[in-house]
Amino acid sequence: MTRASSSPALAQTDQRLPLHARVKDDLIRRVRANEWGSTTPLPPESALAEEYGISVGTLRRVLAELAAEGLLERHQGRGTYVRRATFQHSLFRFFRMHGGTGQTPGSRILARNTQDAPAEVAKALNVEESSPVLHLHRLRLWDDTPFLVEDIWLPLPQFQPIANIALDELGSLLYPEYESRIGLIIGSATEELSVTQAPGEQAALLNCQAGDPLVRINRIARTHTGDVAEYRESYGLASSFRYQVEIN
Amino acid sequence: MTRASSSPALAQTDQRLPLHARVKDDLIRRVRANEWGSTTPLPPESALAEEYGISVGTLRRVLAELAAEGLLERHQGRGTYVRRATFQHSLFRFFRMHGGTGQTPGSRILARNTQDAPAEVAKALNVEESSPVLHLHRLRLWDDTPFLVEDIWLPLPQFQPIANIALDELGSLLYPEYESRIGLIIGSATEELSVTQAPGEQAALLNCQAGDPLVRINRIARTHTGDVAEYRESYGLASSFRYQVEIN
DNA sequence: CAGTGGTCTAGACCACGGT
DNA sequence: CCGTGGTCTAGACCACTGG
Repeated sequence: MTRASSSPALAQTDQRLPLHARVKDDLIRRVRANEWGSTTPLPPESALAEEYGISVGTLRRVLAELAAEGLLERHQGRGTYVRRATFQHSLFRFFRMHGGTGQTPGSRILARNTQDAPAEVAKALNVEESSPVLHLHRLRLWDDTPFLVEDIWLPLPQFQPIANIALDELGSLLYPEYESRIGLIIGSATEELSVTQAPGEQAALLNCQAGDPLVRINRIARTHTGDVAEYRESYGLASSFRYQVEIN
Repeated sequence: MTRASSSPALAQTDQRLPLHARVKDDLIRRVRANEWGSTTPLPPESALAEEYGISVGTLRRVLAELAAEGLLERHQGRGTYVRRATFQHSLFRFFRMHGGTGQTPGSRILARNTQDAPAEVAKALNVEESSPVLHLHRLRLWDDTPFLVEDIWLPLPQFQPIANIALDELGSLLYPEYESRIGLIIGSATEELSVTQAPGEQAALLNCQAGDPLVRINRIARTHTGDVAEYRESYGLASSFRYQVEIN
């Protein structure tokens, strides 16, 4: 049996690429387009292979790669599922809290207002300068001790629901709120670390001297489709900063 | 043809593990044992598959995994090679030099002496406290401007050749020197970042004020077999520190 | 040109999860 | 028990490298 043309699903991919690469690109596209939620499994290998008109072995190779890259989760006997990002604890990769048996991370929103996006924020959010954005000023606590000051900017009107609800209804983690109230799922983020000196306001909040060194983390968070959804600047005490890297 | 027992090479591996895992473990062992240098290729797929008594497809899967993990390099038409770590530029991942078109990284050794290992160094190098170690004090330059102060400790007598040669014979990169003069190849490293304040000596060398914030990088470098070969503390100006992370 | 790794197929059998 | 993914095989053909 000769296969005159490839599967319709692959029509838009670069014909010069090997089959497995084209199938991989298309599967990534479909995952990003939310074709399968994180609770419904992808079709079984045999069905997907037939759909693409390729052998099961080739399809398996693609799924294995996507699982290795963290986009999918595979479970023998259960199926293949889209994996949701879980970087709730990313800040705790950077800051080591000393002691504290009752480890209770907390969050207190100090201010919430609407602003015209400053140049830096507009650039990060990829919106027009001076377009309206929602600004949150937040303190994060460890065992009731403040260890991080955050400024968060969100594009409007997309995030209007976050601007409207009562402050005490917002949980201590924001990303689940985005998901439940706006249906927006954060899929990836880029963080840039640098060292600055504490201005007076931050120093007061963090219980340190003005001019003490702080670690600044600038985070640009994106949806699965790559659209920027949030820009965040976090400041923490440099003295509690500790980060480990493996090099190979 | 029935295969009553597995290949002799796999005798020592856990029989309950799948074939591909056992072959992988054995290949890692052989690479670590330096069975192939970085210039001679591994045997071709067909030969290795026959040696292990497995099919080419299974062997290919193992080699692909090892290549993805960075242990091997594969080149169509040329062969499969052991990959040498190349983290010469790791420090430049952390520090962004401003300007400077004539980009000339340099190195000046300020001191070389033999010490009894201090507690911290002994612990990092995994040797007895107060056992003899070689200590190097070094300044690293960018466009003739110092940007990094380093203290390096090496276990003796293993590194005696580095202690004996003339200082001006040491190149600006140390790892190639270890390889050519001692036959020791650095395979991986762990780095830990933290922020400190500049003591007077470092401040003078880096052209800053005592008490200015510095980024400290503690590196423990290992051979392919996992033995600690070097402990290094590097200090750089926090103002030129910048590091980017992707989260998924 | 010979030899290498890269792609792709078609199938057998096993191990696990849930009904 | 059925359906899922996991393991493993045997082989055809292609694409690249080097002499």
